[in-house]
Amino acid sequence: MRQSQAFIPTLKEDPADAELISHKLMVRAGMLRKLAAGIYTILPLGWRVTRKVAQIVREEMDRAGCQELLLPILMPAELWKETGRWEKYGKELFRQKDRHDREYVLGPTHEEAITDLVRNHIRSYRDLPLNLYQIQTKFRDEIRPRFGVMRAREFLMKDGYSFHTDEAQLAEAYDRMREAYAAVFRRCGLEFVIVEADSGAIGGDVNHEFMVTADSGESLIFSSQCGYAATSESAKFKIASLAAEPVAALETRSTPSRKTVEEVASFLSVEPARLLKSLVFFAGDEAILAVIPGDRELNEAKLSRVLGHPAPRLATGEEIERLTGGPLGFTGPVGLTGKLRTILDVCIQEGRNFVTGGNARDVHLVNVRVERDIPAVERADLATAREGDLCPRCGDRMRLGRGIEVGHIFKLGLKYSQAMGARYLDAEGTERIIVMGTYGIGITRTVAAVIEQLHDANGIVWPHSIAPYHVHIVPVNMNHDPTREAAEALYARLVASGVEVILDDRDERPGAKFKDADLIGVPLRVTIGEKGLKDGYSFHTDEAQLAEAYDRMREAYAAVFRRCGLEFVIVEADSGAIGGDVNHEFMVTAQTSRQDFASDRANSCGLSFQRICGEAFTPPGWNFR
RNA sequence: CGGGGCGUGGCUCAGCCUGGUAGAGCACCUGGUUCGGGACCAGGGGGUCGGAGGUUCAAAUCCUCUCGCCCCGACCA
Repeated sequence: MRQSQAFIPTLKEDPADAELISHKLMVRAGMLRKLAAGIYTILPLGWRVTRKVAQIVREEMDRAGCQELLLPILMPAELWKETGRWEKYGKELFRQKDRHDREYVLGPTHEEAITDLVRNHIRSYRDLPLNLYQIQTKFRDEIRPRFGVMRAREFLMKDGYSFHTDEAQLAEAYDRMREAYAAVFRRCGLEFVIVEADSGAIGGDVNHEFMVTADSGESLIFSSQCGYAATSESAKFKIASLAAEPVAALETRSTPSRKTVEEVASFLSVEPARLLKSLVFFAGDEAILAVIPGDRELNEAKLSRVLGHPAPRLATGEEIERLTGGPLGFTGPVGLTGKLRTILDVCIQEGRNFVTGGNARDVHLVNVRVERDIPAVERADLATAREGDLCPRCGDRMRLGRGIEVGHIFKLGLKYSQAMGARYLDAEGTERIIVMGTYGIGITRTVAAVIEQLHDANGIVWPHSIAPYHVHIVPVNMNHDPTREAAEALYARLVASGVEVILDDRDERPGAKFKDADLIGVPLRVTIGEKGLKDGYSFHTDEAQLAEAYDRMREAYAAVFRRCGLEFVIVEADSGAIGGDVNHEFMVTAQTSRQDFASDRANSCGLSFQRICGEAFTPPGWNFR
């Protein structure tokens, strides 16, 4: 590509409406423009990257035995009414009517469409398993679209659905998908964790999210050394068990107008953890008393799961008074267990003396013993984990971090197949319901996540795998004939070799070109200028000359990576698509599993590389992977 | 939906409080000089200030409504 003819509108300044680094850089690098809130045009440069991510997804899916298809974006409402999601999905669902006033939805996800297809064509266990996927634009009318393409209303997504005879078959596909997903994100150069997640309204129990670690992420993630990782909505935790305390008699205390945990704790001179926080919820018509330690937050996602209700709501002051006999702020489980379904958080220990509300105005109880005063109470995990809590598996301290959700895999079970009547006949001739799984990757979001992780002060730093171009030729001055000729010759050579190359043939000042190149972030930059040419490096007409230059470049490159503080080895490599015989790769020795990425990273030391190139012109035939 | 903020040329923003009929930088066009980190000189084109209504002799500026956008919250596959 010749930059003089390319549509890459770069911007010198940050767009006013962007907050996230990835959003700013995508707009500034000429990849993205906004059309309306949460609706974006992906420009040529952005589309090249997006397509590469999609292609990686495609390759990994196909390798895992999946088949790509194209589903309609528009779906009749009837299908959604069958599964109940027409009502349940809420306002996020884009609804639409045609000229005959028939109702349609713009697909936010495609379980209905695919299940309809499968129920019409799959009859036998011999047809299973089946794993289909689509890469398409999806629509979700987000209440608050934000962060550019990170949380858009219209976005590109890969959605996959698998169909099985039984749970065992599903489990096999699920594990394979998990591996395939890990491969996709690894190839994109991302650092990520796989976390246990809340299944939300989709239902089903087993599910995992793929989280790209980034401070700008919207999700909170707990993780521990043993590999346990979970979102804040589902993270389990242990706390150190405390020594039993001597039994003391239950007493009432007057706590005038002390309602909050802080007020009561300081009034009675005890730690907030000494208190039990009692919250009254309604799940439909059923009232529930949820009791958690005073120093913790209730996790509504956990409560929702325990109750099997999508959205429990907090009771009002009047309701609390009617149910407990005491005003808001003085509620406690003692004496209520028979009257009100009471659930005690699992981390509340027996053998300790707690403070609770007394279910009467200005009264709290002290020396409350779980085993004596709240006997035989229902127990469940209700409290939200926090930093420093102990891992439920290995008992080590958990770390708290942030992540961007780029993928989510679910074992769906029978939810959709049952509702829509997707059945098959087993070997005995018995009709059974198809077992399903679903697997999604936010393609456009993944692009943003990569930028979020891989950028520097001057712009994007693409990993080789999804870079819009692999080589950026920057002639310093197009009006200097030798420079122009050298650049053109190298360009022609690389194009002929099938290298994805962009040539900055614009009649711009060098500074402007460098800034744009920094922004766009092509992994390899070849700067061609008068200085370099004068130093005697040029195109090599014979092997001897080339060999000499090659060795010098090898040294120069080694110097670059040394100066970057990287440990690396130089290995003989396959010449691949570029052709030629002799070539070497510089591999950074990485201790993690991110080997592929590490080499890309080394690959991407564009700034230092460029300085070297100012003094030594890159010989053609040279190959960097 | 609640709270806050913003809409002025392609971009970033000033002007608004204290009404007097629109400005800067960048970008763009022409000519020239320049050319290894967002050049310089000269000349030039482009906006009626998101929209509607109102107050006023006069509105970008004040008032009302409305639309759009951003942030925080609530919500959420």
